[in-house]
Amino acid sequence: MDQDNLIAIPFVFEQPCPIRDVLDRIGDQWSLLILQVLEHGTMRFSAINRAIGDISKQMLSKTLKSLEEDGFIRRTLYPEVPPRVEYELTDLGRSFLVPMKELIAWADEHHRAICEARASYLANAK
Amino acid sequence: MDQDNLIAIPFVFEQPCPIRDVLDRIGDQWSLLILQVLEHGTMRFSAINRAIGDISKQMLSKTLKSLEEDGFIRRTLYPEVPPRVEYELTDLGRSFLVPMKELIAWADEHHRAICEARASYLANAK
DNA sequence: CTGCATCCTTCTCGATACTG
DNA sequence: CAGTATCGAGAAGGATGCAG
Repeated sequence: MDQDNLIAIPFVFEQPCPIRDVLDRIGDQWSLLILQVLEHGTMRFSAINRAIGDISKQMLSKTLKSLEEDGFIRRTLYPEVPPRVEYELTDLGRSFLVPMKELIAWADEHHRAICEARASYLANAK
Repeated sequence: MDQDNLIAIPFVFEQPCPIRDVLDRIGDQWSLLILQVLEHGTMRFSAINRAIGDISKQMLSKTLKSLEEDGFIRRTLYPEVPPRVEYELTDLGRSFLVPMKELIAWADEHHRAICEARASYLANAK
């Protein structure tokens, strides 16, 4: 009996897939890092830049825009000279960090196991 | 207090940040999808292929290899003719899906809010 | 100070064809 | 059936320079 053909995946094919939509956002290089930095409170563009350290202005700008577009952060422009722009988490952004922190905790807890699995895989590959 | 860990970003040159390490794996196009598919039970290569539908053999092969390397899934080759290969979740893979499901639930719950934020952002941009 | 435009390099991923 | 090899298009991301 070939059960293989009968497999059905419940929701992964619906359009648009919510989890893919979210993963595409925070799965990139910088989004999660920025959200974590902003958890400390409102910060200016260059403060975020310094906090992360090795992000380029371009990527920071682009990522902040994405996060703002998705409602994770709020951007406030103070029309001074020179201009001042502040970023802060929205309620949506903060609520996102709740399940995200569980994933981070899992990663911390199991990182060693993953590394060991990699090492053992490499050893067996020889 | 783990708050210090969140802002300490200059670990880029140290051993891989656990959460980045995990996100790099499941943040790709297919890994999470495959893990979810395998949650239904042990499956053969072509069964996974059919279940996902629009994945190429190459990417499926590559992603399965990555997941196996990281210890999320187990690969069993039955030396028959024609060959049969079965994939299944390991305990590590199953335990990963626990926090992941919370994130998925969050995504389902807030997807509408994100879409609305995007729409409103677009409207304001005009 | 903030942030966009341009250029350029690297990586990703799909299509196709081939092996055991 | 279960992969691997090769190619090419396109996206991601860094560096630099300019604008408001």
